[in-house]
Amino acid sequence: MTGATKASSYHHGDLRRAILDAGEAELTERGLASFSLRRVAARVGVSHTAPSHHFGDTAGMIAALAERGFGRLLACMEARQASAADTPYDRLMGSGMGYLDFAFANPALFRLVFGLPKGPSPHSDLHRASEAAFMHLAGAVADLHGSAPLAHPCAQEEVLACWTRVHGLAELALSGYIPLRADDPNSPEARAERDALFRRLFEVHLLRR
Amino acid sequence: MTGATKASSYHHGDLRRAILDAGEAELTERGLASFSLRRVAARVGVSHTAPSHHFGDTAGMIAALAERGFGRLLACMEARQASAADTPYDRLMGSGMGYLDFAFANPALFRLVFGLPKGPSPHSDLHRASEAAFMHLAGAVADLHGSAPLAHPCAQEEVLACWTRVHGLAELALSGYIPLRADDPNSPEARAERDALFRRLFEVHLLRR
DNA sequence: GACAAATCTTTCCACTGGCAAGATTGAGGA
DNA sequence: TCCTCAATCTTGCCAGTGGAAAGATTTGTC
Repeated sequence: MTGATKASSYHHGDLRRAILDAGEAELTERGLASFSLRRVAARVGVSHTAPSHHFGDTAGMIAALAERGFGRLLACMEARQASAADTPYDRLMGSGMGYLDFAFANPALFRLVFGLPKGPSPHSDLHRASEAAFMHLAGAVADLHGSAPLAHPCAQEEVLACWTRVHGLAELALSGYIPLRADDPNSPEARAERDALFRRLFEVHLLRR
Repeated sequence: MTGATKASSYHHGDLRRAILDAGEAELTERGLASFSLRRVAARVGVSHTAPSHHFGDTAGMIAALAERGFGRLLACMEARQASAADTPYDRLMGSGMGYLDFAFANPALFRLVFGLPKGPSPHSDLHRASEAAFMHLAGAVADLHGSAPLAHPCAQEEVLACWTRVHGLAELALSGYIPLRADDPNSPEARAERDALFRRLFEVHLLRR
């Protein structure tokens, strides 16, 4: 329980956050396919229509979870970048490895985040959250060139190249199409294994003949 | 109606195929999130429990759709490869562009196909269908080296590099995170646009500094 | 202290997937 | 030809799900 706890049944105090926590936990335990608003509500101990006041409908709650997910993704990238060797390239690799950390830490949330359409409205919270993650990558690429994010020519496409590579690896690995030996995907061994694979795949350069 | 049509309500004749067709159509029209077995059955004109005899439960039907999807994916890659310029590299690019064709032709089916875990059972139809698609890519990469598929050293990882790149591009583009101008994703303009982007992104090589 | 707004509950409804039991049809054998 | 049996499909039922509507409770504001 957080600070603003209430003993009474009405006016939970921080229901929005509690529901999102519960939703994330349900997502981890049961997956997106069998996601149920009622179970989330029951988990928190409120009626099954309580979430609707905060999120509108199910789609609204999913969007809120996605926004949170983007925040977690960004945090994972920043954390891993911070502990990387102090060269621009290693920091970029660090961001990519943080991306993978996020994907493997909560696969269902990862899929939910990128399963949602970005949407046309550029002012939504989801839009801003995704933009923040993109700008993190753009910054890492810009450091390679020693310029400001997206200032260098071709920078935009280089960012997209990085993003698509790490994203494709994450997706295919989560589905089981990438051979990884380690059992527990959150173990240090598993992390080291996929980090190394990411580094190698990232650099593969097939030449025209 | 196919050849084995029956007028009587019982013993449809080719119900399995009809249900899969209807399922695919429903997927295209309403998406995976609001996929309903009952609507699929109603679309074919049978009772809502008729599919269960052919697919077991919903998961079984989803798996059957995924298997079909892998077949379509392979067909798209082969079609595009066949019409590519006659060099190994262009044929490889052609396969990638066929991959994108499939993703944009039926996004929901694409997501369904790769949303399912590959699973441990190596004898399932789904497993074999995915393996066929993988081997197509492996063949295209092997042609670059002039060797048999996966015979060349590092070939496996080169195949994975190709796969993750095209897959990441497809996923992110479907979610709207890749800027593409064309409106109709199946128009020739849209295809040309993403083909060119794919070629460029595929070749990006960020150097260590 | 009264009133309005925000928050949560109760009740109801349409829809969904799966189970069990029954109806219909086609195939193979006497 | 008729009978039996397995395969195929239907009907009826049930628990679970999301959302709408209306009501109950609490908080904030004047």
